[in-house]
Order: sequence, then structure tokens, then C-alpha cells
Amino acid sequence: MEYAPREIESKWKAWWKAQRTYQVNNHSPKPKFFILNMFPYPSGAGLHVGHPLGYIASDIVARYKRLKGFNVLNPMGYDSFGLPAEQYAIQTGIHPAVSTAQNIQRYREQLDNIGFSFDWDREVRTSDPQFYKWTQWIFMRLFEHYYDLEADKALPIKELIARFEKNGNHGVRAVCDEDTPNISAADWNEMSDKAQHIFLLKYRLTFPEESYVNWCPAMGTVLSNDEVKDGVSERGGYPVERKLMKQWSMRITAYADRLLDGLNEVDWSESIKEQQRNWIGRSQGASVRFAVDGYEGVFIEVFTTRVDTIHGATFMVLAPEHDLVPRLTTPAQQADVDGYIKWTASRSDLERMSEVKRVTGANTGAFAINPFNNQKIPIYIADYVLAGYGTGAVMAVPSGDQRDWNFATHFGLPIVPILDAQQDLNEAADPTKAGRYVNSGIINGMTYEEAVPTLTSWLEKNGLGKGKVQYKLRNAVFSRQRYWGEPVPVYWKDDVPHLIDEKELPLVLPNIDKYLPTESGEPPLARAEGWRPSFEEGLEYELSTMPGWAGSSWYWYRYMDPHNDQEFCSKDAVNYWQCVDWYIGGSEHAVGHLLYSRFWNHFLFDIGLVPEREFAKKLTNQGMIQGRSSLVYRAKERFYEEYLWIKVLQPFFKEYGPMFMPANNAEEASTYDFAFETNDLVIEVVSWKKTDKIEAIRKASEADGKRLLVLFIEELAECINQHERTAAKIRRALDSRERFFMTEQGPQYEQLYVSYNLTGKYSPECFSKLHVDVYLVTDDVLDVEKVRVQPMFQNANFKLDEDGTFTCSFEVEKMSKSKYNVVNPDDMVNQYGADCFRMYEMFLGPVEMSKPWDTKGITGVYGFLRRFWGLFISENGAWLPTDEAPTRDDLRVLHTAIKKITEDIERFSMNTCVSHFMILTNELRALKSYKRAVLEPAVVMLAPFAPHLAEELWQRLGHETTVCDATWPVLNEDFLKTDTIIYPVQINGKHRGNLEISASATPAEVEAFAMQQEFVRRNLDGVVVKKFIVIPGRIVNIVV
RNA sequence: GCGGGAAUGGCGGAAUGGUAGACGCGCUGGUCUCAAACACCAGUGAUUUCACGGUCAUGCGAGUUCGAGUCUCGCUUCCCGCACCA
Repeated sequence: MEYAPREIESKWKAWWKAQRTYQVNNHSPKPKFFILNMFPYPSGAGLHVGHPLGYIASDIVARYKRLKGFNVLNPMGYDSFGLPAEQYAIQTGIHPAVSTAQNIQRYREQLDNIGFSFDWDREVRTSDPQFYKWTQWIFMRLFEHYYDLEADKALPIKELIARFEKNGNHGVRAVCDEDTPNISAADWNEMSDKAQHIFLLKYRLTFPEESYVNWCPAMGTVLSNDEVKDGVSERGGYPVERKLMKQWSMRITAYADRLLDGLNEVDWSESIKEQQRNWIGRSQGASVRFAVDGYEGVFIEVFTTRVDTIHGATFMVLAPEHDLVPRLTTPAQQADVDGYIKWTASRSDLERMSEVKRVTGANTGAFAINPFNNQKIPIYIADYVLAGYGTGAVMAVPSGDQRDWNFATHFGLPIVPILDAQQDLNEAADPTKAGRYVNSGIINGMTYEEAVPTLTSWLEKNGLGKGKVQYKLRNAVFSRQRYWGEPVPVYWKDDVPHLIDEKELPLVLPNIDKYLPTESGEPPLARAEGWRPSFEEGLEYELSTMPGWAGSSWYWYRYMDPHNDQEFCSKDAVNYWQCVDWYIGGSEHAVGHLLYSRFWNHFLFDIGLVPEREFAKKLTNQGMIQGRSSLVYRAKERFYEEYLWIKVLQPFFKEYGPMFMPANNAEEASTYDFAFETNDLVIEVVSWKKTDKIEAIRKASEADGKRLLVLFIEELAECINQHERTAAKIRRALDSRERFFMTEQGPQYEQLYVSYNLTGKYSPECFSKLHVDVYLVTDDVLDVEKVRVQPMFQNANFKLDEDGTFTCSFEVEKMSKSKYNVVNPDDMVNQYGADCFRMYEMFLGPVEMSKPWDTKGITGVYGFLRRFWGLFISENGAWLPTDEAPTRDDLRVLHTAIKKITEDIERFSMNTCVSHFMILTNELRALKSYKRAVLEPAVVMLAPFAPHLAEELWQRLGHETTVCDATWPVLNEDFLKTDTIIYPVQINGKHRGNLEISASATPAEVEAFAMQQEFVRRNLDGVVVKKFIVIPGRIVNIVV
């Protein structure tokens, strides 16, 4: 009886659902294991084969852990707030909630198709009011806390108020705005309510502020730094400009050091950790205040990591936007400076970044005074100094910094050496710290290690600077001028923000008529009529909504306790599940989601709501599955009129097309684009007239005298595995320049396949003739219509080699609808079954690696599943397993597999697991072993990979409960041992032959036996053995 | 420029310092078929040899070692991230 995945799989999907096989309980004597996938944004395009990769791998781990006796939480949900749904709403007027729900339904169908062990009772959706109620609730907690540097954690703002009332902010070490003034208790107590409120905003962990933001006019919203790439929006590629706006902000900078330190505690990839470190960008140095010549009390503060080089500072550079520039510029330089500022303002970020090497700047005419040697140094402005980093001013040390050196050389400024070991400064700057200082006042003769503390303490003593830590990390802008997001639970009264009453949560997103900003430029929520607090007149809700990362910064806790309407997650649940044991998702979230999530989690930890600082102990990034570039074929339209439809098939995708159809109006379009995988093209031409005039076609094509590729296939339903052979035939036909015909008749229509592999080398002649002629025959027309399809190569790689051959190869690119290279998992599941699809995705290669999708290889996995099935059920349907005792060989084969598969799941090496299953099956087949004692453990091991098939066989083996609750087989090392060992024998490290000897032989016995071997004697003829190495159980090496 | 990772047959990819290329695809031959397909069996890195066998092969160049794809040093190329960050 043939393996029939379709029947088996639908049967067990229904059974699992009815039995609630995947329901997880929060109370269990078993150890817990929480495995989490990054939840998807449900886009309208649905899933392609790349999406489920991580889900499948983690599903295997989840099922494996369950078999190993863990209580496993393996949930799934949707990150369902987001821009695409809103953009779609703007275009169509359809409420984002509606389109999102539709998309989710489609995602769910696709996910269900693959047979995951998700506990769907725990599904979360970030756009569900019952979910975002708690996102809003956490926002409120952030608002009510500040970061205390002494306690090194978040504390309630109430405690801060108490301290202000007693002592003002003297002695308060807390993270706050830079411009926070010192106040006394009296100052505080005299403040009006409003003034106090505004003052507290300088401390709160979330607060509104006027700040420069990345404003994207085309999208009508603010973007966070990580949503902007190269000066344009990451999504859509629209230009982004800097704009001053009042925005909610998250004081993530308070957690900079902890976020940095926490990276040492987690088992995450080095690359992600580095990216986060980079993003946080901690650098240790000093801030120094330079007086300005002729301006009493005016100082320019700079940040430097090389305070030791300060005596080599021969000029100073300010960012063009620096506050002091207008004030310091001398009349003589006014025109110069104005011109430069104007010019820099006109440059886009993109231009500025791409012209890094160009030295530009202007002299303000003013001078700063170096505090150490009282030297007057000129002040320049230049856009290589960034307004947004440090203080927007640098002391320029051309001897030690290449950029300063370039600037000095360009403007003819002095370059003073400060270290005796410094290299020739005529060619370039020397940033090294070797040697002793010269020309350096109080540090002359010192080394770097001595100089830094000397200078720093001098600065602090004289009140001109101090040691300082600088971060690249900015506070995170938390407002979006958008509709489809969580409303901020805040109302404004007298220009001051207040939290709404907690009882009002969730603050539900109101309906609006249009999803665009208002004419006056207010966010879409301004359109919501009557959306304002009811308890007092004249109040307004906050009109911006939260960004996409709000809901995803804590969602894993909701899975622990998804229906709780009293708490975001009960103490009980969070104490049981603790945190995520293994988090799996794409590396594109390296800094965005993964950094914000850690920030929120640290905060939740601080206020005692969760037990762990870091929310995910282990993180694995799955690679991307890429598409292959497509060829676009173009054909004259008229040939298709009335006669046929053309479907483009990805290999094995029966139901893929039609991707294009004949137009009714010939004027309208004269060409059609066809898209194919580069190296494998299948065109299916479907006419609706049946014919038996094969001979006519043969004759017609022969008469044409060209290399024609004409192929008829019937029984399309059975052609799954025929395709490869067909392609091979055609390839052969191409090579031999012969025509190939295959004649069969389809049940309903004629099908014509043309296929060839383009990967490889072609002579130019061959290349020029690369085309497809398709002949069409109708019942009564012998004169066949010919359709010529000429390839237009798009995205494909063609190279003309020196020997005159063309090479065609495919290019790997992202899988996307617009590139015609999307492969849909549904098609794969329909064709081969979910089990096969799951295993093939794993078999492609290591989960962490990116790799191109190639459907061809799936037949290998399908064949394996069929053969595995064949170990249990013969072709005529007989049940094969017997209760016969297994032989030593049987057990050796089984336990080898247990060892390898167990080890490989543990190290997340799913591709080798699949190959071990193949080896196991092949060996059992070779042994003709159909023993229950061997087959039953094999079924259990296969269950995480191919759950449907395993469940079916498990039942047939006589079990009534699910295979998910079976026990993972235990390895017995004794069965791995063999009586004899085959030693590879090397002579001088080169393999010369093998010898077989008893496993108990001593090294001396092995040596003696080896010396008797014919191949050893032959190779040792006339030379002296210097050394004889026997590694027991491994290898023999004879050194001569 | 800085940081992270990678490089192995025609292809995807295997190899606790111990027989390089597991497993699969593709390809070749065979069995079965009127002929195909499916299935099954065998072969398949390059080169040399009638054959036995030999030689060369893990991006390049050194080194450590009885033995290196694996470890060390120096390069090359590619991918990813960051980038006038003072």
C-alpha cells in the first residue's frame, strides 16, 4: 500500500484538534521548557517557504523536549499592528482590523497545513484590546518610574517626589534630561502643580519632548532610527527628513550599561551581541571645557576618548548646527560661515555619507583657549562633526586623528607631534599610544597609562572637565502619527500629560472615517469624534499611537497566561515559566525588537513583575531562504488568443497558474511576461481542445528544421516524479540536437511541457537558438499554430567566457512577489505532504544559514518517507512488523541512529538528523529487518520531524494515545560496540589500507598484525620504521 | 575604516585533530516495460593506468603535529552589520 500523505495528514490534524493534543498546562510536575518563535506580522502576501523554517526547527525541538519529559510551551501569535494594514486601509477604506483578521486567518490556514504543535488556545494578537490593554498598562508603569543611579534600577516617581520635598534634587543621582537645573526643596515646594509636573517629566522613563525626529512626509509619520536606512525609510524607501516635533520618548539610555552588561549573561550569537554593543556605542573618555577667547563665561564643551592628546589640539571644530556658531562668528567670516551652513543644510544625509573623503569646512574667526597651555586655537565648523553625537564639538588633534589630519592639511593648520614614538606626520596621523609625551606640559615624559589620570584629575580639580562615558544610543521615540497602533493611555490637561485612570483600560482605538492625517496635519486619531475623556470638559487624549515595537516588547509573558483580565500575567504563571528558554527568529531584529524587548524586560524586572533580567536565555537566528532569480520570457500575444492558456509552473506545482492570460484587447498589450526559475523552466500549455494528432505535430516540427522541444504528457496527476526525467530527456535532446517527443493523452486537455536546465555552459550558437516553439493542434486544423517564446534574461547571470561559451547561472535574491520567485508552502504540502515539506526544509542545510530554495531535492526526502513507510506496510498492504527478537545488527543500527539523532537535535543540526533517518531506513531495508522492537523507537524519533506519519504508524502499532506522549528512546552504548575494529592504516600520514582486528586487541597486537599486512610490507620495503602509532579504536600511523 | 561570519565535487551540504566529500539532488549504466514514467540495483571528486595501483585535491601562502578541511600566523574573495561616533 502506497504512502498517502494527504489522507494520513488530514486524519491526524483533525484528531489532534479533537484530542487537544497540544494544549499546555501551567501546572505540571515536569520541568518546563519555553521555546518561542518571533511572531509574524500577518501580511497580505501570506507565507512563503522561507517563513516556516524557524517554526519547523523549533517545532521539532518542542516535540523532542516533550518526548524527553518536559512540559513544553510552544506558542504562536501575531504582531498585528503595523503599517501595511494601514496603508491598505488608506487605499481601500477597509478597516485595518478587518484586513488584519483576514490575513491572520490565511496565516493560520497555512500554519495549520504544516502540522505545528502550537497551543492555539494561547494565541495572542497585539492589536487585540485584551492584549494591548497590558501594553498600555506597562506604558503607564514606565511613566510612573524614574531610573535611580544609586539603586541602579527603576524606582517609583513618588519616592522622587518625596526626596524633592525634603532636599530638592541635591544628592539625587538619577537619569534625567541634560538640562535639568539644580533645585532646592524650597524651589520644589514653591513650584505650581503644573511646574512640578513638567519638572518630573525630566525624570520619567517615558516622557514627551520636543526633539528632532526622522519625519517621513510620504508616510506621514515618524520613524525610529532603526527604521531609517541611508537616509530613506526602510519600508518603501521614502526620503526622511529631520523635523522638530513633540514626541513621546522612552528613556532607554538609562539602561545603556545594563543592556550592555546583560549581553554577557545570554547565549546569543556573537554577531547579534556585537550589533547591540555597537548600537549602544559606549565609549569612555573625558569631557573638557574650552573657554572662548574674548567671551567671558562662554565655554565649548567637547567629548574626547583621547584626552592625552589634548596638547596636540591645534584647532577646534563645531558642527554647523552648534548653538554657539552664530554668536562666535566674526564679521569678517560671516559670509563664509553662512555660505557653508547653507551648503551643508542643502546636502542630504545620503550625499554627506557618500562624500566622506571630501574635506569641507569654514573658519568662524573665533579662538578657543586650550585649558592646559592657554594656547589660542582657531574654531572651525565642518560637517564631519555631527550635531547629534557628544556635544557637537571636537578638539582637533591632527597628529593623532586622521580626519583632523586631513582637515589640518587642507586648511594649512599646524600639526604638532605629542609622542616621541610618533611616526612621520607628513604622510598621515598616528593614532597609536606608544611612547612618551612631548610638547605636552604636565604630562611630558609620561606614558599613556600615566597621562590620562593625571589630566583627568587636573580637569576635575579646576572645574574644566571630568571623566565621562558617552553612548551612541539615543532615547527611543515612541510616538507615531498613525492610526493602526496602540493608543497612548494619556490625556492632556493644560498642556501637561496625565495618565488615564487604570480602570479605563483598555483605551480602545476608536473608529474613524479616513485613515489619513487631518488637513491641519494632526494624526488620524484627531478624526475620531467624541474621543476624549468624559470626566472633565476640555480634555484631550493623546493623538499619536505607539510604534510597532511596543506590543512585541513583552508578548512572551502573555503566552504564559493569555486570558488573564486582572494582570498582564499572573505571578503564578510567570514564576512557573520564568522566561524564554530558547528564542528563534530572524537576525533582522538584531537591534530593534531585541534591544527594546530587553529594555522593557529589565524594567519589568526592576519593578518586581518578572523574575529574570534577560527575557531570552538562548537565541538562535534562522537564515533566510532566498529565491532564485527568474527569467522573464516574452512572447507575442496573438498566439494565445482563443487557443490556449498558458500556465507557468514552478516544478511540481500543478496549481500554480495561470500567471497570465490572453488579453481581450489586442491593442492593449502585445507582450506577456513569463517568469521562471532560471535553471528550470516548465511551461504548461493548456488548450481546451483535445487531439490525437501527435503525428501531425511531429511532422510539422520536423519540417521546421529547428531544434524543437515538444513534449506531451498525460496523467498529469501522476507526474510529480516524472518531471525530473522529463527535464533530463529534454536536456539530452538539446545536447544531441535531436527532437524529443513523448506522446500521451491527457484526460481533459492536452498538455505540453517544455523544460530545460539553463545552468551550465552553452556555445554562443546554442544560446542564440535558445527558444521554445510550442505547437498547437486543434481537432480539425492540421496546420499547427506556432508560438515562439523568446527568453529575455532578467536577473540571470550570463557570462561570455574567453573560450567563447556562455555560462548561465542563477542569482540568489530575496523571495518576493515582485521577483516572481515565491514558492508557497501550501503547494509543497499539497504535493508531498506536510511531513515531507517539514523534513525537506530541514534537510536544505543548517537552520542558521541562508540558502536558496531549490524544489528539486524534495524528491529525495519523499522517497525516504515512502521507504520508511515501506518498512511497516508492504506494497500489497500487508503489515510487516513482527515481535521477533532483534539481532545485534538491528540493535547496532537502531542505537547508532538514537545516538546521532539525539545529539544532533540538541545541537540544532536538523539537516544531519534527516540524513541519519535516511541511513537508518536504508540500513534496516538492507537488513530486511521488520522487528517491532526496532521500528517502534524509530517511529518515536521520527515523530518530531514527521508527526503525521509517525502518529499513523504509532496507531497501527497498537497504541491508543498520541505518539507525542511516548518516551524518547534511550541509548545503550553496548549495542554500538562491534567484535572487530577496522583500523585505517597510514604510512607517514597517508592512508594505505585497512586492517580488521579484534576489538580487544592491544596496541602491540595491532602493531604486529599490521606489520604482517601485505600492503604494509609493500610500502615499507627497505625503509626503517621510526615510530608506530596506534590510537586505540581509531587509527594506525606508521612513521618511516 | 571597524566588527561579525563564510569559502569543501556539477549542486545543497557532511566530517569530537584521525580513511575528506556522509546524506540527498543531478548524472551514467542496468533490471522491469512495445516505449516511457514510477520503482529497484550498481556506479559517480580530478587525473593516470588494460588492470592492481599511483598522483593531486577542502580559497591562497607559511607554521604546529606521527597526522590539519579542522589549530596558529599572514593574505584573497564573498556575505552581513555599523560607520566622519571624536
